[in-house]
Amino acid sequence: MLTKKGKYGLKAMVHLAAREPGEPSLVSEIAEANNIPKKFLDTILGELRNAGFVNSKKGKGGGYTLARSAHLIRVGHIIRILDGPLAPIQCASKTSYRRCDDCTDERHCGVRILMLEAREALATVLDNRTLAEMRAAAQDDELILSYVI
Amino acid sequence: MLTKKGKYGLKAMVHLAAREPGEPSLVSEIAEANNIPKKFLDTILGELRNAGFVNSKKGKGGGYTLARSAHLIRVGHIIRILDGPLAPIQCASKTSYRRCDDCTDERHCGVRILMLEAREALATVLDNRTLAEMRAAAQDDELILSYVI
DNA sequence: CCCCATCCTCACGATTCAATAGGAATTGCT
DNA sequence: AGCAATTCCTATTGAATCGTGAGGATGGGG
Ligand code: FES
Ligand code: FES
Repeated sequence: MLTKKGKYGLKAMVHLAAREPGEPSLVSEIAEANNIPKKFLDTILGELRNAGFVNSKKGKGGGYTLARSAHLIRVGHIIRILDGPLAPIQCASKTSYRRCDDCTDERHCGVRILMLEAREALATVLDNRTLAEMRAAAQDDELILSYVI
Repeated sequence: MLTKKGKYGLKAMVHLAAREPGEPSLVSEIAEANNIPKKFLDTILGELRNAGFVNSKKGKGGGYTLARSAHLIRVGHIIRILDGPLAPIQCASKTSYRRCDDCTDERHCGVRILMLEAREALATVLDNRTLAEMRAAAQDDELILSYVI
C-alpha cells in the first residue's frame, strides 16, 4: 500500500518538478495546491531533504527545490524513502532483505518465489519511471487515453 | 504489503494443493507444518471458506480441502480476500475503486496514472499464476534458478 | 451420548499511520 | 540590530490495523 505519506510526497515532488529549476516553492503553497495538511507535508519534505531529493532554504524567499533534474529522479526511490521497501514481503526485498522466521526452506518457498516475481514487476514500473515522465503523463491527454484503454 | 494473514493463507493453500483431492487436512496439521499459530490459521481458513476457496468438514475425519482444482485458483484472488485490493492506492483499484478526496482532477493526477500502471503490473503477475503453478515452482529446483538469475 | 474438529465472537497489546502542537533556528530585508 | 518569514526539530495524540489468544458454541461420526 502506498500510504498518504508516500502519496503526498509524490504529489509534492511533481509540484516541484513543474517549477523552473531554482524557483523555490513554499510548503504552504504546495500544501494548498494539493490539499495536503501543511504540518504533515512539513515533515514529509524534511525526510525528502534528508534523503537528498530536495534542497531547502530558510527564511524570507526560502522554500524547497529539487536537488536534481526531474529526469534523474526515479519514482521508486522516492517511495522507498517514504513508505519503505517495494517488495510485498521482506524475504523478497533486494534493498532490505530479512529472513522469514516461519519458513524453513526459503529456496523452496512458493510464497517467496511468487513475491520475488511481484517485486520484480513492481520495480520494473517504478524504478524506470522518472519524476519528469510522471509529470508529463499527468499533463498529456493522449498519453492518458493509452493507459486507460 | 502482504500481511502475515495473506502469507499464512497462501502457505495453507499450497499445503492443501499438495494433498490428494478429497483428503482433508486438519488445521493443527497445517499449522504445525508451516509454523503458523493454530488459532490464527483457524480464522484465516474461515475467511477462505466464506469466500468459497475451501470446503470444510467438522468432527472426526474432518478438516479442510480445496473447493476447486488448484489449476483453477488464482493467487491474486486469494490475496484480495485476505489482504484487500492489489492496487497500491484506492483510486487505482478496479475491484474496489474509491475516489481520492485530495485530488481535484483525477484524470490528470500523475500519482494515479503511475499507480494504475503499478497495479496492472502486479495484477498481471498475481492473476495469471495459479495455485498449482505456485506449488510447482516451489518444488522444482530448475525453475527456481531461472527466477534467481 | 461422547469425542473431535470446525466455527464464532470477543478482546488484548503492539505497532503503524495520520495529523497536530509548539517552538527553535536560520535567513533576508530594512 | 530588529523584525518577519520560513524551514527545522521533537514529541504527542488519536485512530486504525495487525497479530494473536481465550472460551465456548456447533455439528458430525461412531
Ligand atoms: S521465505 Fe518468506 S514467505 Fe517463505
Ligand atoms: S486521484 Fe488518487 S492520487 Fe490523485
